[in-house]
Amino acid sequence: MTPGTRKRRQRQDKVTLSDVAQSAGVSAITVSRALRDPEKVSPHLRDTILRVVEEMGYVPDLAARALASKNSGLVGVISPGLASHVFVAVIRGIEDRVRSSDLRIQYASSDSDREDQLRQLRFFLSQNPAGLVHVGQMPDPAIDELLRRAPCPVVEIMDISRPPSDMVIGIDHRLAAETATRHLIAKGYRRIAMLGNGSDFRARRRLDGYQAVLEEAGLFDPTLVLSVDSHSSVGLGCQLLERLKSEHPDADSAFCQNDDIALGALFECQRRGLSVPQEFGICGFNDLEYAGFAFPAITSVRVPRYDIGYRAADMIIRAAGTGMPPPNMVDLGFQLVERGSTAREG
Amino acid sequence: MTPGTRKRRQRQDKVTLSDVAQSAGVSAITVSRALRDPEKVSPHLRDTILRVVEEMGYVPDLAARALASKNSGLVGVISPGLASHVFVAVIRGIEDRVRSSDLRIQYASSDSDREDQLRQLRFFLSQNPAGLVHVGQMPDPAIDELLRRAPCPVVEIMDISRPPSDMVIGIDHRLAAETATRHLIAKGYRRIAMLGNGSDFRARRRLDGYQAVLEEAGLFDPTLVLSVDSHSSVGLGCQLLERLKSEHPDADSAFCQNDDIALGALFECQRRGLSVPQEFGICGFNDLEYAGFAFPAITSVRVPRYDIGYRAADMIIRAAGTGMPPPNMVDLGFQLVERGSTAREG
DNA sequence: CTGTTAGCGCATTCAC
DNA sequence: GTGAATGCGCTAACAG
Repeated sequence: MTPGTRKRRQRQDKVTLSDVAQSAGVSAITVSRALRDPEKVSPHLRDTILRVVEEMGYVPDLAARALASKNSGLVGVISPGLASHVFVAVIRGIEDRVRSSDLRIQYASSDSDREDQLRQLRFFLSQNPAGLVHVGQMPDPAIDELLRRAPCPVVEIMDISRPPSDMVIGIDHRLAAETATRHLIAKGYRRIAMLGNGSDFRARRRLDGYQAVLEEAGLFDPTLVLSVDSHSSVGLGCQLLERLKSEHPDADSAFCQNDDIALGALFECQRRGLSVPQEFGICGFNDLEYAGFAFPAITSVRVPRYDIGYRAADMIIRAAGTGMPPPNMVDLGFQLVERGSTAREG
Repeated sequence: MTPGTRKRRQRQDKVTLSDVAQSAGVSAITVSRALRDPEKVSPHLRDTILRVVEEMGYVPDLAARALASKNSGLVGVISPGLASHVFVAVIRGIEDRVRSSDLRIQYASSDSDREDQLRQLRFFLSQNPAGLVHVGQMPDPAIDELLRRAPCPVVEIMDISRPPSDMVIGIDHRLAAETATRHLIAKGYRRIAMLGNGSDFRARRRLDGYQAVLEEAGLFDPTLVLSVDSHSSVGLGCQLLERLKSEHPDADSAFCQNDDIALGALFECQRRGLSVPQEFGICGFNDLEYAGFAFPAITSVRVPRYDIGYRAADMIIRAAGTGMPPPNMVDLGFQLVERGSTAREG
């Protein structure tokens, strides 16, 4: 294909509803109905119309539709770092629930800074969305305000610690961290570090839970908390474990802010010939797919990510419908999955 | 917050441009200009207007704007399994390039089946998109047709083996696989398996490259190709390695369709006490972040995913602009990154 | 079951 | 630098 032959088509050739109507010998509204509500048009006409639509390559204009009907059918999902491993399952859940409805999901990836989140949020609000799913990063008054005033159902997902603008579904990250930390103590670990990136408030909640449990046990040592403000990654896990062992050779375990960090820590232990779980115990967070397949398999906290997505979409749909409104706060709970990386004889 | 106090706001309270105009004592069009083109409004008026906009909480209606201006400013990105590790960097690239423009990105996650892909595609086409980025799964005439007739620039990304409907950017997956396979041969491996999920055409192209090189070397054995039609995952990597070693104890290495599979294979080797790279060599694909941090680090083929995203967005922007149109095919090349998992003395 | 009328909220075009 | 008229493409509400 040479450049010369490439299309530079504009929309001058756009086929409209009236074009189709004219061509089919009916009125525009009938075509509109044949498309959206086929039952309401006589079979014969319907067939003719649909054939003409096909022939002319008619594509409905959603902007016009949204404007006329005040109903965009669009559900916006906004997440900082949309494409993270953690979010994969959430998206699958959302899509699965929405498939049987006539809603459409569109995702936007916000930066982690609040300006960008506000931008993305405003963009969706400008589209008369039928619903909004929001993953918060840091509590922010301006964002809260926008969510509260949104003229559509809004579900905030992942953590349930804050009262929602409208609805919220997720787990209690602090409680989850407490459980994980208790597990490490029960397994006989005493110098328990916290490794992770501390950029969002869920991480902060996990840190709180970790700290509370260790303080209660008289084991808390703030210098064992190694947190950086970068993206979480396996490389970061390696780096943090390295720093930990050089600063605190006696550290005997780590609660990692997520499984990436945990995996990195595991690799670094292997590199150093540190046996896991005997000499060093590792507990991750999220229970990503690979946690169960690592060697040794990584103990982690399973977060019902798929369900969070599925139910969030369900809440939007139910809130928009006329039936019983959904609850405005749902705690889906978590589950500590004990595996080899902490399977030390207490 | 009790259910009774929850908002069930509809858009009855929507503030329009004319509301703002009236309140500010100007005409609607002036408000419109103050918002989109502040330079064209006198400073004094502008300030007044922006203040009123703020006070009244005016939110522009993009549907109306798109309808009136025939310009939605929306770029759609459609990818099967949007939220895969592989796509993270692509998204970052796209976002980075687009940030300085007035375009907006929205992502849609298609199922792997073609019906769903067509649905998503049509949905975007219905929105008068300013551009479209498409990740193909399997070549499909209906999809090609839609892309070709799209009234906007379209960039197909990832693989460049097929002539694009409009533009394409990516790498040659077949060539990349050939390079990886040659590397394994050069390292002295002879019974080289192929492990992976073979669901999309890029995987197919990699398989072709693998096969061609091995045939040329007289080493090809079709029974060493273990491919399943499920999602790629670390668990799958474990499983495939297990099957491979039970069916072919003499297999001495594997070219994995991606790094997840490679990581799984590595874990499984560790579990079996099979030393990598001495007794078994592993080469992955994509060079995900963790590949370099595994123990041993995993040899992989680096795909310039960030650049693919960045340049794809750039091509959309340039194609829409009036300057020199972008090339319609860009090969960004790949790079074999040799690491420990194949570092055997030849 | 089908058509007519009107208008969604905004931007373009042309005046001033 | 500002405003008035007009219509984008479609659908709600009514009429027949």
